[in-house]
Amino acid sequence: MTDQQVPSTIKDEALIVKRRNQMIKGAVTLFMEKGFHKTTTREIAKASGFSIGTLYEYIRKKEDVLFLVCDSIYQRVKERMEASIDPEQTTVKSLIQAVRSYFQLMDDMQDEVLVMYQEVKSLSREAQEYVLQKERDMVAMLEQVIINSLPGEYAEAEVRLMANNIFVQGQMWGFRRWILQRNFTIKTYTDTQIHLLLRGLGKETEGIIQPADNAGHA
Amino acid sequence: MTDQQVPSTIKDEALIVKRRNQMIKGAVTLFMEKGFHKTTTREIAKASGFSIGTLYEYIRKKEDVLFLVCDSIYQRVKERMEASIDPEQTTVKSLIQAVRSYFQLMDDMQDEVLVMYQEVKSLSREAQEYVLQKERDMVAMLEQVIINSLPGEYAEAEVRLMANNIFVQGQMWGFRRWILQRNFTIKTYTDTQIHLLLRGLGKETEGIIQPADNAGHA
DNA sequence: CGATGTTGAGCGAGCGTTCAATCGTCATTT
DNA sequence: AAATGACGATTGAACGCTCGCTCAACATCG
Repeated sequence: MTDQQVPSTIKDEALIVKRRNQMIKGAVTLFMEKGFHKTTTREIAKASGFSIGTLYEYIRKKEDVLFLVCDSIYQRVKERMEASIDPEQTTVKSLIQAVRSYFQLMDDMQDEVLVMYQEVKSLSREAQEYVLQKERDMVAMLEQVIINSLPGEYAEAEVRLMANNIFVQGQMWGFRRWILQRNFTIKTYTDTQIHLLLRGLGKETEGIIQPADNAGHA
Repeated sequence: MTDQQVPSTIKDEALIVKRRNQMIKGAVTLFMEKGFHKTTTREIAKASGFSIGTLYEYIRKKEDVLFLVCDSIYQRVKERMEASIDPEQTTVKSLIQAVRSYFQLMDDMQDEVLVMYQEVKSLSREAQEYVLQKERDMVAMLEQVIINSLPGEYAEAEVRLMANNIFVQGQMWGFRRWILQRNFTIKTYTDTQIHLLLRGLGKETEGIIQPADNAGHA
């Protein structure tokens, strides 16, 4: 699919895909080093292996590059998640496995995820909405795994929050690397998070915890 | 304290403080609306109530404004945390209370925290280091509360991770508001998080969970 | 009238974007 | 086989504008 979101003057569809992949690859590195705003269109062109003029045959505005980058990253993350997680499994073990492979994924792609995280806000409102939908889908996947693994044990709101927690804890491994990766490897991080997830504090909960079976609107 | 980090040509110390507070107040709003990079120095000056020339009597570079803003926000958050949390308490109840007041704080200051979070990366390496130290301090506070509330029950690594989780869950309320605040109020969010924190999944943990008493380097 | 603080027009660099010129390829004509 | 021309793709010099930053002139006050 040649992102309809970003039209091009070029006719050759295969070429568009090829050139855009060059762009994305070059741009990610640059965005990682200096951020979107401090990166020049000329730099992007050079890193992509063609000239500034050519760049503008494949995009309209600089922001289009950012969109292509974010979209591509989200897409890859989503695909790898779909490939490694089977939401039809129904054991706690499979939940654990899902968390493990998700965390591993976030470790593999931490640079990309970090870039995405820091720059999506520079996208236009619509582009953000478009890209964020993929995020919702991923959280929903985690939700589904939880529901299937622990049927009937948790309120809807709890499950939703758990899914969000896991999702963010994965990203956190990347965007708080400066502190976490001094204390953990991805393996020990994963193990410890799973440990906390399963055990909780498990004591003296009487009277302190509210029912928490709420799902109302704000 | 007149941030030594950002020198000024003005002699009157009290005036510096006053003008900088004007700057910070105006800038936060602008950064929130359009982000640091898309905000003009002229806009900052106008929002602060003085001219572009005056602005540059109180800072050297545009980035100084960002530093002042981030520093001020971190400072306020840290102060409010110190005021509302007593790390000497030794009950689970006091841990809960600490989480409650921290989450409430993050709700009160979500706009500021969001700005900070999205823009710190635009600071210079040193400025980031300086500001991040405050973050470390805050996480350490949470760590201390946990240690005192649950003495001897958790490995060092677990406590550290728990503190980081709570810290991030607080921020998450702000930076994932577009999804969380459709499903929760700050009250239900807090209750549910505490619920999950205390209970865990609490079942079938045998053979799945590793010891997780690790604290090695990456 | 010095000293301190304020002003905003103006400078100049840098950047996003354009487009006339050029290249490469291949079907058509001679 | 060579010449022609049409078409799609590529190039980078050039344009115009924005924006960070300066500074000579001015205001205020003791």
